Amino acid sequence: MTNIFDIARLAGVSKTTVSRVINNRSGVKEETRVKVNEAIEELNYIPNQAARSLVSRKSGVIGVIYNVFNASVYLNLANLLEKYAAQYNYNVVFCSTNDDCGSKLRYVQYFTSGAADGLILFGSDCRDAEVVQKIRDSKYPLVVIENYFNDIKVNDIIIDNYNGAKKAVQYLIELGHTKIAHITGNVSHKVAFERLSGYKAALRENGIEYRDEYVVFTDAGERSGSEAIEKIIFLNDPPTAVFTFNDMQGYDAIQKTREVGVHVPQDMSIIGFDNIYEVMHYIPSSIRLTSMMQPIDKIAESAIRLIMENIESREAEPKVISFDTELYYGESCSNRELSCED
Amino acid sequence: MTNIFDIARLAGVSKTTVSRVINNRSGVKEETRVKVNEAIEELNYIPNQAARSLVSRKSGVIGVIYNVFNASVYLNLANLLEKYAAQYNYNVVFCSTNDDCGSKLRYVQYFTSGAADGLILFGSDCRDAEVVQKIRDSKYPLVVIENYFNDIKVNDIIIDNYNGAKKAVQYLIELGHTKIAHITGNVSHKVAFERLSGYKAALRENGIEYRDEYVVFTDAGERSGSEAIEKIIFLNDPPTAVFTFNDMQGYDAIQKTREVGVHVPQDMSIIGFDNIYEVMHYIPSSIRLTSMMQPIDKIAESAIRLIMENIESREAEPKVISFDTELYYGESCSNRELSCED
DNA sequence: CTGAAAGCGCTTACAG
DNA sequence: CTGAAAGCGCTTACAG
Repeated sequence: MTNIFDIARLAGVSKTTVSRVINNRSGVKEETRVKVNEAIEELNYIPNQAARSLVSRKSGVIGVIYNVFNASVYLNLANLLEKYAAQYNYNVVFCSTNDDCGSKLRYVQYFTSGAADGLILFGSDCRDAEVVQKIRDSKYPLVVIENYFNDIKVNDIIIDNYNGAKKAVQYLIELGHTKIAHITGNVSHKVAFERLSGYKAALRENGIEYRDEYVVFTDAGERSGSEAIEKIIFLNDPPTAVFTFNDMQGYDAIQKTREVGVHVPQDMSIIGFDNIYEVMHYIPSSIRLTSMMQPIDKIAESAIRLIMENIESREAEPKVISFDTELYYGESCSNRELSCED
Repeated sequence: MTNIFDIARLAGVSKTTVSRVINNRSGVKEETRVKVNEAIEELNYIPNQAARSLVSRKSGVIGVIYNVFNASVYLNLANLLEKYAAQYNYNVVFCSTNDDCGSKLRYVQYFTSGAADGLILFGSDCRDAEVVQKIRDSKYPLVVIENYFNDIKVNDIIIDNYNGAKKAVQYLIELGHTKIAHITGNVSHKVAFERLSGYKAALRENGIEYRDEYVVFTDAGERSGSEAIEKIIFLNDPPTAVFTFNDMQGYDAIQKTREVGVHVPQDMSIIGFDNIYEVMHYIPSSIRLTSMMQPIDKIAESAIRLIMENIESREAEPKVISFDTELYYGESCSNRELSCED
């Protein structure tokens, strides 16, 4: 490997001067700069990253740890994080822990020990509390997106799942529905729990009774939407509307209704959460799901801004930034009066 | 930041001994080892990554550069790469260039200059030829998946797109179809070009005339499947079967046929490429697309194996590993005799 | 405008 | 079994 000394020798200057050129410092004679750059070009020299980080205590990298890469709206987030970080001349590297805690610890150590200047945790797990607490204690710059801990003070970007869910159900009620089901996510996670809570609150505030048989608990896994909706459709007194934990379940459910001859939205209104339609690369259904939309772009922008602030000053107080979701009007919900004739 | 010297002092030993303990070297008295570990625990010490890489010339990281993260079968690849690398005690970090060449160069420099011991390029672009050539010249360990260059000798993992496409069309022919259309990808990319070539070859070998109006050129972008199939459906003499560049187009096309009242597979058989069904987190269509399946698991396994070999010995000759695709029987193709009555 | 020297936090022969 | 010393490839005061 050619190093800074080789360049210095070839250009007939000192290492110091080469360093100055590399880092675009002012105060180098134009002539010298040219000579150095020629040498760099000729030897195909790239400064050693490890050495630079060691001395400058900066890596120019933001690390992002995903619990698992999955094909949802959050993939788009990755591209956006990259985009915003580039504006600060920062690289972003991602890794997936494949849902393995040991793997997560390995990556956290890797990043915090100098490979990155800051860390964004995405999709944290209740099992991560200890790790998060440790990073926090060390004052290492950290931003958590969709935090699952209430009790740890960290930079946190969240969306208002509770009110989002409430708005979704409220919308169904305004359409005249009173028999409204909910297909949950994994309620041991905060996100799913809050969406369930929002669902309950909307019913309560509108004087609608909560019915156990209208709430199907799932882990939000594959096919959970279709499996859950089957249980609901064949109830003696089936609901006329369903609020699903997320869009994947929503589309999955629509698919299943089609198979069993139930028409959306005429027979059954369905509303989802996340609004993944835009990020799909093909039409996921002929019916576009009505859904609560997350402001992914803003989330990415503020995650990067927060982490940069925290890199600038490690003493900055942790901030919690909450975003509202917005109702996206798709084609999967209809007015109950118009559609049902009982 | 606490460093190795702090630990040495607290444990009452030398830095050398601490280093030995950190790296699990033999020849340290058990008693000493315990003392050192206690000190490490107490001070919450994590060895500085940059310093370690600098001296050991190893980072323990494999870098993966994606052109862009998108929600296809290749996302799954990311998780699998992580899994296989973990078996070698290697971390994998991913980054996306958002289709920006400048960004790609930045990441290549970052990784090759010490941040990673090897690089996997995924979704390389014809514009990348120069970069790839440069990495290759420097003997830096490199594996390219789905290479777009014929003329550069690098470690390359490819799937046999030509024969895969041929098999797909052959299958349609065996079903009795003779009017077979093709919706292409971006044929300036090798992948799409080869699938088109395979399509042509299958027709030729079966004495079926190539018809210009049956081939719709697209860039494989969003909605390209539905847009293309519309052009085909309304031809005076429409085809009875379509081979699409990829599954997203295939599903997109199915969706469109439904909207215009054409039934798949009765009126129109559709076969795709990639078989993304398994990686979708919801049912993408009530009709499961027949498709050419890529052996993603094997691709990931051999990408990691190749890069590790190359890290061990930089002088290893570049290898090209080609995988065959396999026909997955879905529900979107039918026998022409049974379905059409003209 | 330029260079000699110190130091970042480790690991690795080498010596004992 | 343990430690002193050199060195990895840079950057950063400091001096001129």
